[in-house]
Amino acid sequence: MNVRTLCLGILAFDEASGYEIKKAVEDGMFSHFIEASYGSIYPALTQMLADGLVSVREQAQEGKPLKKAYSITEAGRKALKNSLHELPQQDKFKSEFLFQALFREQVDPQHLEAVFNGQMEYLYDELSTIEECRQSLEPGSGHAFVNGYGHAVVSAAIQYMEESRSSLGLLARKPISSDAAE
Amino acid sequence: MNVRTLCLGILAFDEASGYEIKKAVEDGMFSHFIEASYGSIYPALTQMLADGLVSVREQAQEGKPLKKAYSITEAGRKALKNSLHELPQQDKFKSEFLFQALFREQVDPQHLEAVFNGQMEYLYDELSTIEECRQSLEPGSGHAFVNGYGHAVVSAAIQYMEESRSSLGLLARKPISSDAAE
DNA sequence: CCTCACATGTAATGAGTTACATGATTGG
DNA sequence: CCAATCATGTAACTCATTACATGTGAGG
Repeated sequence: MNVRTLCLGILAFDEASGYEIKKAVEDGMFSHFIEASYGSIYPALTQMLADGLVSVREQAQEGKPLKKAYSITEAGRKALKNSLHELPQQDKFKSEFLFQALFREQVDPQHLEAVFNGQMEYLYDELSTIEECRQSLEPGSGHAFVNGYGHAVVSAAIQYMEESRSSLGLLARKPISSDAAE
Repeated sequence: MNVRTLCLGILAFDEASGYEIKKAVEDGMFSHFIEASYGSIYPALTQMLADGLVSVREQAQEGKPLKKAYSITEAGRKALKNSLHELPQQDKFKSEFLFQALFREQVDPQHLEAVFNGQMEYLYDELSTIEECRQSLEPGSGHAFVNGYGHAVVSAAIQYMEESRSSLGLLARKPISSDAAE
């Protein structure tokens, strides 16, 4: 999938600026598909505007820079549908974290711990994000499946990692912040 | 992560040719990290040979083309360790399959079904591959964690998808082949 | 006879990232 | 005062993919 298709997909739900698209891909409702940087999003929008797949509404904001709100056009919806039908049929689980885990005996123990904890942090974060998303959702939408799938997979990853912690020679995770004595 | 690091990692376990590396990345023990094509593997090996990170032993095989067995050198092991320490600390779940699922109402129902079944096929395949890998493993190796993690995650994905099948308006999966009545 | 598995490699192309470039406003 | 957030965009660069190029042997 390319950034154009990603942007069209986001715009199919609601109009958005390049900046907003980036945020949605980074953190928000559209963070589960592919990554995209400003350097790819802005050119994609410019190009799609030239191709008539999106239209733009410029909003002057007092005290803020010009904001360009892009909307998808009918041609854009057709292009999106088309792209959707041409996406590869399978998508594979790949993980660079696992690559690092594979060589755990070759890296410094403290680095291994940092990597492990970094991944854990991401997974717990992801889980909260999904929970949040779930609440602002009409039931039955495509987002429900996405979030359910994400929840199932991330939970399983967390569980397996917590179980493996000791066998990897790692300590239990340190308390996140100063928590009162118990 | 780049293809160079991937190749070094594979060679750290055993010597291999470009062809064998490709196979291992496609199907085998190293299929869980990143993808790599011949067009990236061969140049990577050539370059690393020039850089002294690997050495080569040419094997003339009767009736078969020349085979180049690459081995990692001491410099290569250092470079690998170095790369390992520079890899990003978090790796995110991304799925284009989910993107398609998000727009399930915009695509043809038969296409949706094909995509869903295609993904299912991949997941079941993956699970068998992992089971196979598990058997040819010394316990306690890095591979054990990789396979355990993979198993946990893939199983969770399968379970969620099977549960969601009906709510997506899809039929139960058709029997894979002629199976005897039971 | 034809296709698949084995085996190595190159060149054109493409798609994206990173870093650069600019600038206002808000909050600590 | 400094950092972060909002906001848009370009150019150099990197990295990998695709398609091309070549050749043998085995099995159906």
